[in-house]
Amino acid sequence: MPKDFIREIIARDIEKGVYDRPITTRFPPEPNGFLHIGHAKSIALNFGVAEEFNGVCHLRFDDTNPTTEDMLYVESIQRDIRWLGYDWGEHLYFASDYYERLYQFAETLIQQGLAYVDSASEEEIRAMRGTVTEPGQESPYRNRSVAENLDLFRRMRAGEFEDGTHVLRAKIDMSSPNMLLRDPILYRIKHAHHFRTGDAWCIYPMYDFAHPLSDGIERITHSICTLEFENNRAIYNWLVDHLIPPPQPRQYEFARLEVDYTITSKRKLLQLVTEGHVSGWDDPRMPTLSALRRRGVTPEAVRTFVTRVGVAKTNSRVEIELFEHTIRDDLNYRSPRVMAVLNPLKVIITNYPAGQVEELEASYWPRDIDKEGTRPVPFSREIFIERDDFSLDPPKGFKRLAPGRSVRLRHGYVITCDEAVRDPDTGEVTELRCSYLPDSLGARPRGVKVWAAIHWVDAARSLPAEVRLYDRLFTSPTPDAPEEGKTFLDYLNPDSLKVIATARVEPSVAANPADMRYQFERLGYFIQDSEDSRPDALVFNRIISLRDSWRKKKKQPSAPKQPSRSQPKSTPRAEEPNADRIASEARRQARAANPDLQAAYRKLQETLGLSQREADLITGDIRQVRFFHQAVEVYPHGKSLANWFLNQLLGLAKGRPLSELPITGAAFGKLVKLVDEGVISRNQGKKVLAELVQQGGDPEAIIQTRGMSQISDADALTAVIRQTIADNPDKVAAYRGGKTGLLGFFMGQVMRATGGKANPQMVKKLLEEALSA
RNA sequence: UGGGGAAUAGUUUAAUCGGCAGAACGGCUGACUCUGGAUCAGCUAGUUGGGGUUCGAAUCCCUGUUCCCCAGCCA
Repeated sequence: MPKDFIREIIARDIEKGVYDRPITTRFPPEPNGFLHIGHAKSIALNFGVAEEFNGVCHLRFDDTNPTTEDMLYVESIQRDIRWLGYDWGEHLYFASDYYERLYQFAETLIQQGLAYVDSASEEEIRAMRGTVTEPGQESPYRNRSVAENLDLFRRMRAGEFEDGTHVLRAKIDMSSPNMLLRDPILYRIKHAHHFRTGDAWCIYPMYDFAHPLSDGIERITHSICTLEFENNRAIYNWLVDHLIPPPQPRQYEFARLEVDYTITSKRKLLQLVTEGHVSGWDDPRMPTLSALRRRGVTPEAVRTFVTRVGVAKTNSRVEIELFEHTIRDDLNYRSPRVMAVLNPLKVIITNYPAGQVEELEASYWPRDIDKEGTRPVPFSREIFIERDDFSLDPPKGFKRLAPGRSVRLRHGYVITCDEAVRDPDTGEVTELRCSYLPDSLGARPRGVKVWAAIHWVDAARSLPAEVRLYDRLFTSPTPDAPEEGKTFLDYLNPDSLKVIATARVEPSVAANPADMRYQFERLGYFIQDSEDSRPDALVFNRIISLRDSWRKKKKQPSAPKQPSRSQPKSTPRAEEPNADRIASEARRQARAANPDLQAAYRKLQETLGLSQREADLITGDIRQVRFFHQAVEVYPHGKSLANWFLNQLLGLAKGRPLSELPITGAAFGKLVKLVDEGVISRNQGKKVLAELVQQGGDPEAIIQTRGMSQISDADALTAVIRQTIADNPDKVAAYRGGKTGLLGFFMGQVMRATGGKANPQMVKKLLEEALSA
């Protein structure tokens, strides 16, 4: 199981027994568009996590906006999820099913004085919301009585008001630095027809209201969404903590999947369709799941891809090569090989009897794939080969057919090119005259250099087919970040679709099911187009080409791809002190306002020998100073105390003020003293400190109950070191071979063996001696 | 500019207590080959900058920088 931060959180919650129910997740699409590859990641995460932890995953349609949603999308979304291989069982839900309960929640909020009806206009509300730097102002309607709010809200529901005349808002904080907490709108009036509830409602809940409460209704445990909802978590918790009994669902955010050379914006996808840049939502060049399905990509490949990408919180953009590799890897094992020629060049086998036809038995699978099965391939005097596989004047490195050269016809004979017939006017090669070696079938001919094996089809017996070659839809890896003055449409790849009308396919495919995926040898993976292919007019989609190191080599002179998207490594220094010096500035002001602090600031420097910086960091807060002074009384070594204080204690405190922690200044001073005296090692000291921060107490007592001490006896340490060296001969060899980074490994081993009691300075010295011996 | 997030090879991502920076994709060699595919072997390349603590820092402390999200009655 791939471990990511979400799964770690869930595992920890299970261990701690946080939830009284199985792990419950949900995939919550809004039914207003088609699912794309980015959704696949979310689906795989939510359904995958539920499966792994023996939980359940709900499918919930977040249909709270009647003007954009449609049943058509509900159906396509379900089809796509099923195609991916996931099943929500009986857990199919709609936010619209909860409208009545959500409404009751809203009334509860009103009754608790936590929500009010605002009758300001949209523009007024916007203006009063403030900006990111300025606080908002409270609406004049904010302090309406509960009774008035209830009455108004009920009349909103009853349809007494026009759109936009009233909204229901949560009463939170108009000056919150989080814009979303400035009295978020909970309900708006929309006299619109909903595709499921019809005209039953004319007020509709907002996402920020409906989502957390729907999660609560369904008893979701982990509500996983994408990064842009991080700010919404505050409202989520506010609502759930007020209205849902514990243990409440909690929201976690991960980075959405972005892929090079594609877009996933619903609006832009729609634009591609409506403006006819593609043939539809399922045009095989689209990133939608329906397009991927039509193109022939398997659901397994999609799942493998999205899992390999991983789950993290970094905004990222995956190279499309990883997806392509995953598709090939998946298809390689599952696709039988057949032959097809895209751009035919006729070859006459001059020494093969006219009218004779031979059925060659050809394996569907290459040697390295452990599968069996063959099909007959007809061979006669006239065949087609790929035009690219012949060169009149072969360039260096060309390994295929050329005048005078011999190649093997895959699964067939070795042929030699005797003559290239050319059009007298254009000079174009129109036909090849070759001779075959009758005893070369399944055998290596002697005395003939065979340059390669090439694919071919019988001229008369092969089937005509149309083949569609797809390439990336865009020429830029980031079409959604266009240069100044351009749009994503400017990056449309004019060659993203190439239709080859002249292709020929070996006849065996006619007998196979139409949805079978093949590898056309040396060309790529193909499948019949589910919309346009017919038995008498075959149409194949290229799912993905094969890797082609020959083509890559030909393009060699072009610079190796290196368009680094990361920022330049070294950025010009901005030495101006105008930068955010907030924290240090705040400390300075605190000292200016409080003479005690100012005195301490000087004293720490003058009598205890701290640097200005250290003194500054400690003296921003009077309680902190008191704590430090208590420590100094026990152990007047200021420098040591400051190091421990700043580098260890503040880390452990994780931003909490010291006065809220059970640790006392005296205990802290005592601990530092014990470490400095060598009674315990630094690492042990850190463990003790952690415990003090957690539970308080006396350092000496902790040391005693933990049985801590420090081993500084050279003989004892040498014995441990000798054992460690004996146990790790390979590491020792590597160390002596120059991998000196392994010293840390040995240190770790010795520390572990001694339960952390070894004196590290001594161990280091002894280890170095022992290892260099 | 307030708040909320994130920075590890070209890309995506690992790293138990502070103890070997590991993998995949890509790129480059080579081996093998009746697919210029696959496979195999090898190489390449990294902790956002600067300071500090420590025997030892991706990890702890300080201080910079860059990027993303938020001012819809969308989700």
